[in-house]
Amino acid sequence: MNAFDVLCDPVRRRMLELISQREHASGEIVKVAEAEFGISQSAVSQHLRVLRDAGFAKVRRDGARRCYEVDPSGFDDVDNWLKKVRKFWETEPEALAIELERGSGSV
Amino acid sequence: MNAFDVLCDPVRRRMLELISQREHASGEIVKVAEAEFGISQSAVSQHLRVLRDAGFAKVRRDGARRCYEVDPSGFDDVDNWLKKVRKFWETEPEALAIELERGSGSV
DNA sequence: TAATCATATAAGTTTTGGCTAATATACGTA
DNA sequence: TACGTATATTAGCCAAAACTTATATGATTA
Repeated sequence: MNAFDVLCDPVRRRMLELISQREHASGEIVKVAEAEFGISQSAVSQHLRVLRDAGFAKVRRDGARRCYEVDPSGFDDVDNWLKKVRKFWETEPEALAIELERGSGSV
Repeated sequence: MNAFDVLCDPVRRRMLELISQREHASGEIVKVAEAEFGISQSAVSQHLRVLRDAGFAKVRRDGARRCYEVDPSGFDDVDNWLKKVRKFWETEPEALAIELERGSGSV
């Protein structure tokens, strides 16, 4: 699943909000997701796996618990894409010409 | 459909890449999408509608043609959300404390 | 006006992703 | 070791969204 697909889901975005503030144990996230979205522990665990696999979250074992924190690297693809499409409308014409000259243009 | 859902789809992202460079007529986009994704004119038109409805694209009539260009406002929600989650891990602790003090924190 | 081109819309089908329920795994404790 | 707690995985179901085919709308041209 690519970076954009990951961010599509409102539950996953909420989870990222949580773990971006501080480390959260899986169980803590389950409580929030259950309260706010009415979904099960299983659903949360599956979402956490998606976040891990796509490089948006790192896990640390703490006994029986798993503590999640944000892994910024997951955002790289999103950042790069946004930067790419923005280059063409948010850059001064001359600067854009130079960018393209240097071969960093996407077309 | 919210901003993240819009960017989920690879066809729509490709379309945004195209119209971010310069205005494109619907027909031009159809040709690219057909070549790169093997989808029909109808599918493209439906994607264009999504982009319009979500504020990612503006249309201009040119006779029988419709010319599309990027509408940056569609990106606002994405930008704001990214900024929000980033605040917590990319800000100096003191600066973050001040931010929260000012009531701009998300929790 | 008829025919054609460019694009949009509608209806119906297929695919994908997210969910639940059930089960497995791993740790902690009596 | 046995049991309870915390989390992950599997299988199968369902809904949303993306697609195709067919059709409608509007502009251009003969």
